[in-house]
Amino acid sequence: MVGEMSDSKQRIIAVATQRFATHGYDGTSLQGIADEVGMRKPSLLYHFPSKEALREAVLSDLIGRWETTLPSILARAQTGPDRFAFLFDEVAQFFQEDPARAILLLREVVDRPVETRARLAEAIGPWLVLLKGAIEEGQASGRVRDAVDAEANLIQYIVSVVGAVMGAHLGTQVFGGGDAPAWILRQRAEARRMAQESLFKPRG
Amino acid sequence: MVGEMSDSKQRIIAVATQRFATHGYDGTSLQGIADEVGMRKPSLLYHFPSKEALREAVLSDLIGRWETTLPSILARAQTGPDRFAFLFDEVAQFFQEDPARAILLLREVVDRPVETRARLAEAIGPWLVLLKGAIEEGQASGRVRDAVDAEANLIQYIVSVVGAVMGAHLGTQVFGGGDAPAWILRQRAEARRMAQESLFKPRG
DNA sequence: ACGTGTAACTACCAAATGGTAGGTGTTTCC
DNA sequence: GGAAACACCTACCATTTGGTAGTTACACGT
Repeated sequence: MVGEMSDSKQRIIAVATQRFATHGYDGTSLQGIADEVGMRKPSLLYHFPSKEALREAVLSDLIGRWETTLPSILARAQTGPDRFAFLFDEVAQFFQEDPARAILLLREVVDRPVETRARLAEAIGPWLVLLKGAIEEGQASGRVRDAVDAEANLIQYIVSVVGAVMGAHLGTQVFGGGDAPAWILRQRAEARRMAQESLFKPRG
Repeated sequence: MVGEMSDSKQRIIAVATQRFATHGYDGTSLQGIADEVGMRKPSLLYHFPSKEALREAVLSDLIGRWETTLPSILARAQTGPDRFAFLFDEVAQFFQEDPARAILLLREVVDRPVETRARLAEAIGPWLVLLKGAIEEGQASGRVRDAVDAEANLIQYIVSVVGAVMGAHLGTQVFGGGDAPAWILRQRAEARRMAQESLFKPRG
């Protein structure tokens, strides 16, 4: 996915990722992408035989990046204190360092629910099952609240993290006080606090 | 908004709302809407002079419904126990009774961030400011945790409620066990639990 | 009986879109 | 040196799109 790829192919994917994120698949024209990359439309179609193929490539690229990032996060989260906060922040960081990732993902889910869910399930399913086990383990050992619905809880994290990017935009408008990046940080911090406080039993 | 409107106009808006939600603005053709309504394209353009005008009407209709629903919710939430849970559920209910509302809103925010945020701020801003006051009051009286970032917290609710619809879809795929509507309920319940537990101090 | 406004229609159009056919220059390998 | 293979190009095409022009059918108040 991230491996061997011609320079042109990579630049096309980079441009397409941004444009798909900001204008959506249907709202993006191959002409526009080609222009920004600096080539003619047919040249673009030489690299990706159809628009649909390009969408595929863009999504693959995103999922590929995720799948290389995740193991590293998980490995580093194995040890040390504050493992929960670390995990939460690292995952949030992935989307924060390029907000287009969150928006693109969101768009894919609403545009093609069935197809995308299947792919997403494949990419994040194992990770979620793992974490589900960790939560249930925590419940058994008494550190985690019994009322926690592990599965729904995990899905809610994803919603929080992805939604924080959009929520931040909303915050700037409604409340003012700071630009979007600053708000993303606040959103993230509050989301993490909410997750943490609602997951663990109060320390006695 | 919800007021006087010819039958045709209302049917067009209803159809357009669903199609904009499922396929997005750019992915929806006037032809398709006209077909489903049962009229020719130019007849549709007689009622709404342009596609952009139709989008406006659809969004106005949605916001209008929200603005008639909200006061009723707020009035009923003034009294009684479990005011927090009531408020949360009622707002969630608004989106749950027609999931297209949540998706449409989401799409508008990502498609036209600047324009939509301004409108949204107008529609929900006063409500958020009100609730912000309630949270800060709770902090002053010691019922609400001091660590709560009132503003970010409120935005996070919106993200949770709107995102629950999508999260539910994700849940069915990753974990199975129940259809989408059932999952929406679980998502909602867990989101509410998380919100509640992270907002209030533990009762001593 | 007659004009007026409404709500629909047929016929049409310019522009843009995704995609194809086929040619051109350059690099690479035998 | 010649032939692939590659990466790009020009020219073109069918289809779809949002939108316009002008017409018809009908209800209604005078």
